[in-house]
Amino acid sequence: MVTAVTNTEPRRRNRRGEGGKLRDEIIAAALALLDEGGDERAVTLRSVARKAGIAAPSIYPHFADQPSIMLAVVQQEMDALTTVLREAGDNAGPDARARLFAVCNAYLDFAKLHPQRYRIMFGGLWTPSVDVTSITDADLESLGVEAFTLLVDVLGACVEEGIAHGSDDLFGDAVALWLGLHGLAHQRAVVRKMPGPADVGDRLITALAHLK
Amino acid sequence: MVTAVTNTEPRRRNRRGEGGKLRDEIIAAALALLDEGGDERAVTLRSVARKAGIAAPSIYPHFADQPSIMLAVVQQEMDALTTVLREAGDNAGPDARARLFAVCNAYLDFAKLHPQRYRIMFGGLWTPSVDVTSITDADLESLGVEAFTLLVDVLGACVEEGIAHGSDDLFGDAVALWLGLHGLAHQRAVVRKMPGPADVGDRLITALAHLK
DNA sequence: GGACATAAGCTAACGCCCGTAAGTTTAGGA
DNA sequence: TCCTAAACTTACGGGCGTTAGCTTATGTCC
Repeated sequence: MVTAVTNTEPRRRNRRGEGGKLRDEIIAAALALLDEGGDERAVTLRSVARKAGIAAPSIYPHFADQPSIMLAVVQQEMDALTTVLREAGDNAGPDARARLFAVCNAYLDFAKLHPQRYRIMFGGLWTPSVDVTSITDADLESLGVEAFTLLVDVLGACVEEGIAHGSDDLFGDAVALWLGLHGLAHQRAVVRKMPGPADVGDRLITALAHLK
Repeated sequence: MVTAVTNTEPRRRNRRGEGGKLRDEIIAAALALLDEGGDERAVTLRSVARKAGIAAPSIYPHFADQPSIMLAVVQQEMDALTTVLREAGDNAGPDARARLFAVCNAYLDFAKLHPQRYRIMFGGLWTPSVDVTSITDADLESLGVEAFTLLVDVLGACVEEGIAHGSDDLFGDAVALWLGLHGLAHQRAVVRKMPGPADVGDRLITALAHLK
């Protein structure tokens, strides 16, 4: 267990007007703890403060409570995921089928590369209960929409090009596709080793996108 | 928050030779806490003891530590799930397609009915880390196999009857099907309300089982 | 039917980490 | 110089897991 970072140099105080920088450092510290510890329970208010090299109460000017830190981490990583997916789609060229696979595989790769992050993003554990006033329902509902929209788009392109058997409900089809991806991504993020064939991802995509 | 059960009647001690009964009561208490609290973090060694109406140290003769309690709960619920799936299949009659849908929907219903239980069964959070000596890898790997075998069987029956396009890899197909079910089940167990069409479950089953 | 061995469970206590409140220090900039 | 943003120190109360040792009821055997 490597908890003691203990910067010998205590930490340079931010300049006036740059106090907000600490906010990002706190998020980064929480993310680092998550990646190392492999468990969201390792991310406590105090452990984050230790990791960031600050005193625990110094967090309060930036975050109302620990769940708020988690929300910030999740929001940041959702944006990162969106960027990854967008870039994967853009780099895949014009072919709709290739773009679909690129986006879906980028999604799966993200989960494989950052299992702990994926778990807090979609595992639904960091919301302690209904009674956390610092986090609104709107915060939660708006979380994945941008990334999901990307998926809807690439799937829609496949339908339009006649590559995929689209039903009349593109949104529903995209939900089903995402659920399949999520099932695999989540399971990989949870267990040490997934049984099953190596190409199970491609199988899911092919089946759920109704590719011809 | 209703934590105080506080049996006014403190609790009748078990008769000689029936000390093992407490083990089941502890599991039941943990399960109750899980269902009520909606969060596995509510299931601590002490809270379980309170719920069961015993002193905290009285757990130790029955369980090595808190993760062991969780493992027992998960094992019990896996058995319960297996039973549910088996009964659903048996009650569905001889038609292979009907049996497949019955088993799959029973799976989804279980998750919908007991979201918290589903989360600890498949959410992978209750294993604190690699260093829990009281739980072996064999414990973890053997967990879902029986229920999964049921799924393999009903899917295989569909292939044999020519209802489904089976590949040469039945196991792999079953894994893919389960991953889709799991994605939906897990998501339902995590978020308050799932967007998407109501029949998304049937869509997943139809697509992933390659039904004709 | 009373002694007594022992299974079943309890009380007390230790040390740890947690979240958070109150008041204080320090350094950047006008 | 001195204001004040930025961050610190100290401290409180509480929950946790776990250890050590004690109590009490139950079934047995004389």
